[in-house]
Amino acid sequence: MSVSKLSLTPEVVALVAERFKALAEPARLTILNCLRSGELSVSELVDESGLGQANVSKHLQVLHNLGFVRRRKDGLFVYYVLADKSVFQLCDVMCGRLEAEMKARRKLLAV
Amino acid sequence: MSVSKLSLTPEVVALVAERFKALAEPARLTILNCLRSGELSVSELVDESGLGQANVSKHLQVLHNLGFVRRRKDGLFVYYVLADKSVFQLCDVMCGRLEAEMKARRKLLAV
DNA sequence: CAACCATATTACTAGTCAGCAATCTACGAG
DNA sequence: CTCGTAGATTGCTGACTAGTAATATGGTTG
Repeated sequence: MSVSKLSLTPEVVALVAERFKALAEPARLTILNCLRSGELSVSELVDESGLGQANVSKHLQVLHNLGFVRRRKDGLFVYYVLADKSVFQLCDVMCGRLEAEMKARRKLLAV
Repeated sequence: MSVSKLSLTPEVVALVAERFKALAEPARLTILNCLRSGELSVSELVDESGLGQANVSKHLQVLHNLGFVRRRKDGLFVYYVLADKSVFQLCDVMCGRLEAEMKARRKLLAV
């Protein structure tokens, strides 16, 4: 729908690529998906994702630096939330591509 | 809008991540952007993008394997086109995130 | 046929990064 | 203050990959 007003200088391209890279990691996608239902602390994310603590913490820094999640500190705990729902727009489009691809592949095999 | 019907098994997550990874590269985003105006041969892409020939060829294989571009052979030349416009939906959403982020940063600096 | 051209592939190097273990920091409880 | 816990940070290693030069493939021309 809305075409961005940003001109695609190499710098902007690099920034966009950097953001796609954040989503190019199964571990980070898993974390974002865990957060889909709402706010979670780091240790809850460790439990739900099955990833190691240091690993989750590092991935969260990446997601936070790029604005995908927000942070809230409460005593010993740090809670993370999705910054907005555009992450799911992105994943939905990508999943749509995947489904179309698999459907096309099935059609080929059916011949 | 449309929520995918795919369940997010680790396998599906890996496939989605793999597709985001294809977009996580300035060179590939540049190539896709060159193709925005229409079909181009490899050597035209080399000229427009400023990348090396082997490099462009390799990136095109990646984009082709993941269904982002289609290929058409004509004599000595091979022409590539965007498979569909969902790439731009993805980039537009990402650029929207970027703009919002920069606007927020400007607001912070203005204080 | 041989020479030539566009594209693909291969082999290599340098840089990046996920995962993990160990450590550090900050906070709360007793 | 001391101990324990949650989370962040650091150092390391193994795996992956972008870029490039050299070469291979496949098609066209003379």
